[in-house]
Amino acid sequence: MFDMADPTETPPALLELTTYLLSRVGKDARNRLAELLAADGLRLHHHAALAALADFGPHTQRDLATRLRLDPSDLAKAADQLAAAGWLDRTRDPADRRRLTLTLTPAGATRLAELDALARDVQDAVLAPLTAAERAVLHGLLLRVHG
Amino acid sequence: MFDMADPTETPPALLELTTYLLSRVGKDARNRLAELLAADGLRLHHHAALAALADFGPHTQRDLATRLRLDPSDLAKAADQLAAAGWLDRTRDPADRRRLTLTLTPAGATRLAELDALARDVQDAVLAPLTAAERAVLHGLLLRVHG
DNA sequence: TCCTATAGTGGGTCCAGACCCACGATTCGC
DNA sequence: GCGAATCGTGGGTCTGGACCCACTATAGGA
Repeated sequence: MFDMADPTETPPALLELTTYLLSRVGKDARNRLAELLAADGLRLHHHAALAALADFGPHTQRDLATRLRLDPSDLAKAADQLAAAGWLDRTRDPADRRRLTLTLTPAGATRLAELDALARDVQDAVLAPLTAAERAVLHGLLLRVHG
Repeated sequence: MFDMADPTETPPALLELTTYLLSRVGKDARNRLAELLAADGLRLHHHAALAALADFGPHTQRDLATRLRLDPSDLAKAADQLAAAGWLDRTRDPADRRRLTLTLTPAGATRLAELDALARDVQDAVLAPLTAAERAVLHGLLLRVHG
């Protein structure tokens, strides 16, 4: 019926779907980075949390959970680990003693830089088939789609 | 420090990562389609299985599992449901009675067309911000990355 | 002051995806 | 023909993600 030479070939009907490619490539990138982070006992949302604190400054746990679209309970657990590792400070807000303010520590900033480098490595590997110009185009399009 | 106007804004450091956008957009597309399929009790690999049978003709269960990068055991379960619904025939290969040959039924082809339409709808929604020309560019780049 | 609402947290549930092992049936190499 | 390999399959496990509830501590309004 077709050229069955390669028995692992993906159905053309799927390859025609941009969303199929999107989810396949995206999942691959995600998995690669997740695996690298797992070696250090970290997950992707740990990286996101550190990045958010670096980019926007200190957050209440509630606020950070909202920003990262995480359940407050789950974020509490993540913050636990990050604080235990010394990447962030968790201080009780004196104005409202229910609140905990999360602040990136210098050590956390250093760690974040390492994680960013890791993410760049994965990105270079995933986008290897593209030229720099093509990567820029891809990035621009994805930004529009994401927005 | 920044414009904190929108407390749900994603950290710029992450938006700069193409792989971050890729996995976020991809997961979104995946979830949307998965949700639609779930209404009919189907999963994404059901769609993939039907598409593979349509594009490449009948397969042994083993071969189909290999092509879809699924565990043979998991594919057996999926084939069960598809056969029960009448979308495919499962016949014992007379030449090797261990093998089961999966063949798309006419009803299955019809169903597949419906699923494809569903996938196109999701794609239109996800890629709404892009023009047709831009979508073509995006598709081409993703094909290169995927290959 | 008392009542209600909110922040954080511990301890769960539920689901999908990926995997894996053991087994019966069958085939194939020798 | 017999032992080794292979196909399908039932019945698991393990992981991550998303979610949810109950509870304590605290704050704030009437």
